[in-house]
Amino acid sequence: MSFVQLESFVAVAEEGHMGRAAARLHVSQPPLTRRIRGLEDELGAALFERTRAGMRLLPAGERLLPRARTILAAVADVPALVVGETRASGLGRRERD
Amino acid sequence: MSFVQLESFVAVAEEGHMGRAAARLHVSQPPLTRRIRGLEDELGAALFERTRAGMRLLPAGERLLPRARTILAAVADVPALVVGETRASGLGRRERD
DNA sequence: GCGTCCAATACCGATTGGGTATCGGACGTG
DNA sequence: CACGTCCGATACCCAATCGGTATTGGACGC
Repeated sequence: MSFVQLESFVAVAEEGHMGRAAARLHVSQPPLTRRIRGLEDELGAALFERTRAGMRLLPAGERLLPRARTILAAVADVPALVVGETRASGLGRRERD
Repeated sequence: MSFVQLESFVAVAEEGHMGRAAARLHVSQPPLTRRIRGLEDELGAALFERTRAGMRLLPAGERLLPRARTILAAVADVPALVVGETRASGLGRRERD
């Protein structure tokens, strides 16, 4: 599991649509499909339901979403942390996951 | 920054030695050197001091270490989380970072 | 000075990963 | 009921990434 996969997962979950998520991530749709599928394969669980309208979160995906956000936030402010910006971490308690 | 880089960073920090860290990660020493260097380049800060005896953490590395552990722990129990193992998360408050 | 132990570099081959083009299915609409 | 459309999935190819072996360069300890 990679950060890129988690980032992709969150984008798809929020957009509910591969095409829009791909645009937001500045990639084309096929690699994004592969990232999501790779994540699902690795976890051994389907995260989305493929509907005619797009992608809808399944329960497993709902459980993953807040955790993915927590991880991404923790990663995102690593640069500031390393430089010594102790405050403004952005890592305060998020919603429970 | 990737998950593998953080994992490598923690291993080197704990072993204080590229060779031992490499063995623990089941890779050879050169790729590990590159991972650490890549992380330092990306963050724009040296994380280790290269001494004759091995690798010693610099202040920037000391700041990163607990955070890296937090992130790795959060990632490590994602599988259990997704499957629905709500408890035993391993994500309880760690030492401050 | 020579052997040794460390991390860093050079080089090459295998794997991964993205992009374009295309497919297959599920609707809506005339 | 055939056709255009919109969705994600797949095929294929090429570039970039990544790991491994071999080697280098520097700093001791004897």
